[in-house]
Amino acid sequence: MVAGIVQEPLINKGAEQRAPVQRSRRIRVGTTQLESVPEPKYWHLKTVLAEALDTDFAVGEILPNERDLAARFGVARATLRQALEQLELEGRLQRRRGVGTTVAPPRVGVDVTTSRQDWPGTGNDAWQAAECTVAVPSAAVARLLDTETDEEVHMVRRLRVSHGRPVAAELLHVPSASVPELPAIEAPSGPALARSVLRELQRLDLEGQDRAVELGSAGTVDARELDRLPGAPVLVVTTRYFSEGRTAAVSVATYRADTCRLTFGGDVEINHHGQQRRAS
Amino acid sequence: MVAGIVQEPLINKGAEQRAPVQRSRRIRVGTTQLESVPEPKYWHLKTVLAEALDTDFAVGEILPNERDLAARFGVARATLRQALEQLELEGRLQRRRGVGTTVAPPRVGVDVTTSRQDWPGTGNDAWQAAECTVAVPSAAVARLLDTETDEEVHMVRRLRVSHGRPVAAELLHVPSASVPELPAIEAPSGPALARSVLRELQRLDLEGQDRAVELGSAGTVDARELDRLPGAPVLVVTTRYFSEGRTAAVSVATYRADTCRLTFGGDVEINHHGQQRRAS
DNA sequence: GAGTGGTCTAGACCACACG
DNA sequence: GTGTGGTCTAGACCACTCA
Repeated sequence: MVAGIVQEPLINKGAEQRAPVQRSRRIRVGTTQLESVPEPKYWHLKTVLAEALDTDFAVGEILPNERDLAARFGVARATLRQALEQLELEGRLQRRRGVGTTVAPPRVGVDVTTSRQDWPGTGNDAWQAAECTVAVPSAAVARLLDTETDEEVHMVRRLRVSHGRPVAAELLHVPSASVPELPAIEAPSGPALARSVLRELQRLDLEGQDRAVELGSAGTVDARELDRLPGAPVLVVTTRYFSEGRTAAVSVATYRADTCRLTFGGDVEINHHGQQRRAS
Repeated sequence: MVAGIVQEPLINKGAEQRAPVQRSRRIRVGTTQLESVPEPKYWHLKTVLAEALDTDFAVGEILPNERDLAARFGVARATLRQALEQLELEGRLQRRRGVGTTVAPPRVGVDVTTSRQDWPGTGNDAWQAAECTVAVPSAAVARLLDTETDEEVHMVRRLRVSHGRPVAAELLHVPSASVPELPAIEAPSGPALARSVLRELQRLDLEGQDRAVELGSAGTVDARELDRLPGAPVLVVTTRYFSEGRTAAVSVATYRADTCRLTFGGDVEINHHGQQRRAS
């Protein structure tokens, strides 16, 4: 369909070959234009690489380095990188500085619904409380909480681990009004305090939840906890917990977009600790 | 906190100034390293620009062009573009070739739950059926549908519009087994056929749904329908519809990640045709 | 035609992991 | 130290929009 894609040598892991990518050029027929889209090189490259990944590579396998690949395809390294970035965004590649580029395993399905609507921290919900501080939330969160813009709230940091890898970092915002008994307790530090806040929260009647998902990029702290570079794409899940007619808590959880597929709904399709193997 | 950010001139929409960005350098104290992170220029730039957007620009306003901005901050255009890309990914900017870069309005909240669990195409669900073809689905979809890998299914293309803008493109996969009566009808073409398939589908008892969200990049056709360039980031919502103990249909909807915030749960926070204005 | 963002190049240096 | 991916530069040309 597209012009002349030289695809025969594919990648040829070892050999030094040259498989110049040709972008499809516009072809005008009379005055109407068909196939007028000059596909960018990096787009073609991405397609070619994606096919190669399907056919010639196993999960975990290391690709040739960027300089080699670029030379092999006859493009500048920046162009090749644009293709690799796309593939990484789609969860097909994993790149690590100082190490190399590997074929990523299929995305992990992580359930984002608490079986029955439930408070965070109830039972074994795969989250581990890590820290608790008191600070003024961002304007956006303050709006959701209906607190004053300079009012301090408890902030519980939690980490979600799946298959041994960190998949999400959460910041749970709890206004003091939601945990009135807490100050009475002599405040312990760090994780213990975090657990106290969660325990107090669970004493309230949970009347409902609210959830939103959007694309974001990891901040410096989230990135470190998720073992990614700052700016890495994340899926931001914002959950509001309602109790006694008001918003009792707001959770902002950032999931690694490259490795995660968020699942909703009763019977989940893969996982639930199921093996989910699909190695080639 | 960080080294010396020259932030005084901010952007100064008209004037020609130079505000070189300085990256924070590592500072070693004895042998332990504090502040060791040499923040990338583009990261700093992004932060500075984000603040400028908050304080000095209104929604819809046009930014200076990339060459000007790059010169003003004393960086190469590629570096500036890296910062802009991040901001666009976060939904704060909108860039259009041949036009310019504008400040994006806040993301639109689009509800991804059909109030009561319901078939697609029921009532006014903001989707407009556009097309219907018969083809072999991708391997991934075939696996979800439990069909043979070479079995053809009906593919209904629909477009979702919100606030006058296309926000999502859907491909609904319906195996023939789910619409047994359909062949009897003399097949009309395009939109009419699409509506027929939806109508037939709605005759089944819907037993449940299943939903997953992940990050993807727009293919050529989706990109065109969403008025974006190929490769644009999208939130892919995969929905399975269950009936009579099997998967009766699978919907793959791609939402513009830059302009959309997917909402779940009963009472939505913004929108529902509510104005949701926040122009400054 | 002028001006915009999008693509591409050929280099350079840096931070990091690992032997 | 060596090799990897990450950042950055200074240019060039292209595709698109709009007056």
